[in-house]
Amino acid sequence: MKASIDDVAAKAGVSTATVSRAFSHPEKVSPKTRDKVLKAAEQLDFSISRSAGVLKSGKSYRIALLVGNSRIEWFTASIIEGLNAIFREAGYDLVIYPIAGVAARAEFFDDLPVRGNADAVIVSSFDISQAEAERLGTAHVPIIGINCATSRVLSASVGIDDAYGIRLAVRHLAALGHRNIAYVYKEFSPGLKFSSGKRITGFAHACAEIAGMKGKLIPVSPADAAFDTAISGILGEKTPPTAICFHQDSIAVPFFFRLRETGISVPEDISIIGFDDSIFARDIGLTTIRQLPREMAASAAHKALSLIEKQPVEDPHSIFPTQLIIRNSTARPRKTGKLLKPRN
Amino acid sequence: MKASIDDVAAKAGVSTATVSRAFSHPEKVSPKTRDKVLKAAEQLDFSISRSAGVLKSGKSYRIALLVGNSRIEWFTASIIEGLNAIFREAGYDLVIYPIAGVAARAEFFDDLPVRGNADAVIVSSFDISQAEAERLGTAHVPIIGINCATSRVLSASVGIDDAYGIRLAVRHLAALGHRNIAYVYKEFSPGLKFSSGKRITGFAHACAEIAGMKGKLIPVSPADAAFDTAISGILGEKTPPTAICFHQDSIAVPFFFRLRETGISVPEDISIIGFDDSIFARDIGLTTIRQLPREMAASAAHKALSLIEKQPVEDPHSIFPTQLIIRNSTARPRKTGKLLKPRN
DNA sequence: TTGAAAGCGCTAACAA
DNA sequence: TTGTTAGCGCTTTCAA
Repeated sequence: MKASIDDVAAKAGVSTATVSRAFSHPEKVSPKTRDKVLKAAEQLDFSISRSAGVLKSGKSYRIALLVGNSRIEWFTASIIEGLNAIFREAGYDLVIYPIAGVAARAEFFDDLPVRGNADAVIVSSFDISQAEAERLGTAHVPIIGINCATSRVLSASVGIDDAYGIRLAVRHLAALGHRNIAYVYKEFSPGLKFSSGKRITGFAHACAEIAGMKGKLIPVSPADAAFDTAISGILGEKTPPTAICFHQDSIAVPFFFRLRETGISVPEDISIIGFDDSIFARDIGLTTIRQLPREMAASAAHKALSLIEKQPVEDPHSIFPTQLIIRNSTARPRKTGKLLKPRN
Repeated sequence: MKASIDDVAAKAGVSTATVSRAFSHPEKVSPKTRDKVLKAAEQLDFSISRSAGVLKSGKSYRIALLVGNSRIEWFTASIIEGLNAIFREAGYDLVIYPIAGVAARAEFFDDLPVRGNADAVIVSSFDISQAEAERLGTAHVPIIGINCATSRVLSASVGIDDAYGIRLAVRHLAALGHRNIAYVYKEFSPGLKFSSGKRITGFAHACAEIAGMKGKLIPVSPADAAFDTAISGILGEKTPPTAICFHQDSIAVPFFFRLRETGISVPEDISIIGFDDSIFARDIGLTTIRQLPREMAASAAHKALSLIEKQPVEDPHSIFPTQLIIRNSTARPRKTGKLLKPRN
C-alpha cells in the first residue's frame, strides 16, 4: 500500500502537521526536523497528494480551457503551450474541453459549472453567451477570453484586432498597386461564433477605404476541395483578381503550392498573403500577418492568476499587436496581365 | 458564498447523502426526490465538486501526459486529441507535462511522483528509464507508452513499427527503380531518446536488403537552415540521389516547395517521400507513410482505463499499422539524369 | 518549533 | 428509498 502522511510522520517520529509543513512551508520547520521528514518520505516513496490539500483550500487548482474545435491546430496548440507554461509553473492543471457543436457545448455548461471544479475558465476563439457565462457561476469564477469577439461577459481578455490585421494586408496590396483582390475563407461551423469573423468584414471595410479597390469574398465550405473552389472563384471573374488574401495561412499554404501547377506563378501573376504566420509560412516565403498566440496565452494565464488571487488586473482587456511580415509571395501586379489585356 | 451539498440538502429537505446520490447514482433515488434535489441545486447554482469525491475514492481522476517537447506539433496535437476524447468521456482530466530537457525531466520525476496525483501516466515519443519508472511508484500507477522505443518499464503501449514503415518507403522507391537515395532527418535534442530514431537505422537496413541500393544519411541540425543543408548534401554527392526519404512530413513539405525554386522538379528529377501523412501532405500530393496518432492515443487511453480499473488488457503492447500513401511526389527516376549522364 | 485536533465537501457503509 | 455517520489525506488554527 501507498504511504500516507501518517506513515511518514510515524517513521520520522513527528506529527502529521510537521510532515505537512515540511513540504508546504519548509521554512516553518527546523532544518533538522525537515531532514528527518524528507528522509522518511524518501524511504517510503511518499509524495504529497494534491487532491487532499485542494479540498481544504477550496480551490481546485484546475483551469478549464474551452476550445471551439476538437482538432488542435496551430492556433490552439500555441494557446495550450502558452497557457500550460504559466499554469504548470504556478501549480495549476490545464484541462482542455473541446466544445465542438451544440451538444458538447450544452454538456459542458451543464456538467462543469464550475465553482469548485475549476478556478478559472479560458475561452479560446469563440464567444460564449451571457447565459452560459452565468451558468459558470458568474462572480465566482473568472472567465478569460482569447480572441473572443465580445468581451461583455469576460473578466479579462487578450486578443488581436482582426480588422486592423486584415487592413494591413489590404493596404500592403494597395501600396503595391493592386486594385482587384479577393479574400478566401472557410465558412464556419454553425453554432459557434468565431472572433475571426471580424477579419471578413474587416476586409470589406479596408477595401472600401481605398479608391478604386475592388474586394471579392470567396467562401469555401469545409467540405469542399478548398483549392478547386477558390481557384474557380478567381479565374471565373471577368477580370480576375491580381492578389488574394487568405483567412489563415493554413489555407494559403496549399493554395500557394498548387497554384504553380496551374501555370499561375506567385507573385508574378498573382500575389498571395496569409494570416497567422504559422507553420511553414516562413519556410515557403509566404507574406502574412503575424499574430502571437503563445504570447497572448501567456498573458491570459497571468491575468487568470491575478483574478484567482483576487488581485487587480492592470490591463484586463488587452489587444495584442499584429504585424505585416513581407516575404516573397507578394509583388506589384503585372502591367500586362497574363490572362487579360492591360487594364488601362 | 457558494452553495455546498448541505445547503442543497437543507433546501430540498433531504439528507446530504441523498443529494450526493441524486447526482452520482440517480437510479438509487426516487424520481420525486431527485427532482426536488435537482431543483434545489439549480436554484442554489450548485454543482458537485469533483475534488472532494476524489479524495474519498483515492483516485485523482487525473492522467499525466509526458511529452518530450514544449512545442505541440502535429503528432503531439493528435495524441492530445485522441487521449482527451476518451478520458474526458470517462471523467478523467488530462494534464500535459512538457519534459523538454534534463531540468524539466528531473523536476517532474521529483514532484509529481505520482500515486494520488495521477491515476496513470502516458509517455509520448520518448523513453523513460527504469529508475524514473520506479520513481513514479512502480506497481502503483500504470505507465503507458506511445511510440516509445522500449517497453520494458511500460504497463502497456501502442506504437508503430518505425523500421517497417521506413522499409515501405525504401521498397516503394526501389520498385520504381531508384538505387541511390537519401534520408534527411533532424538531429535530436540530447537527453531524450526518441523512438523514431529507429527510422534512421531502419532506413539503412532497408537499403541493405536491396541489391545495389545506396542509401545516404543526411542529418540536419535543428539550428540549420534545413533546406540549405539538405540540398547541399544532395547536390554535393558525386552522383546525386534520385530520391529522398524524409524523417517527417514537416521536413518534406518545405523541401518539396523550395525544390522547385532550384530548378529541380518533383518527381521528374527527384522523388520525395515523407513520413506521418500529416497536415498538408494530401493537399500538396506528397507521397508518405501514414501513421494514425489519434487512433493510437485512443487505444492508449482505453488501455490506461483498463489498467486503472485493474482489469486485464487484452493486448497490452500493440503495434499500429503504417501505410504507404502514394501520391504525386514519387515516380520512376529519369533514365537520363538532369545533372548527370545516364548511370549505365 | 512542534503537536493535537478540527475540518475541507463529499461518498459509502450501514441502519432504519 | 432515505438518513446517519465515519472517514478520504491533508492543512491549519490553536495551544504547548
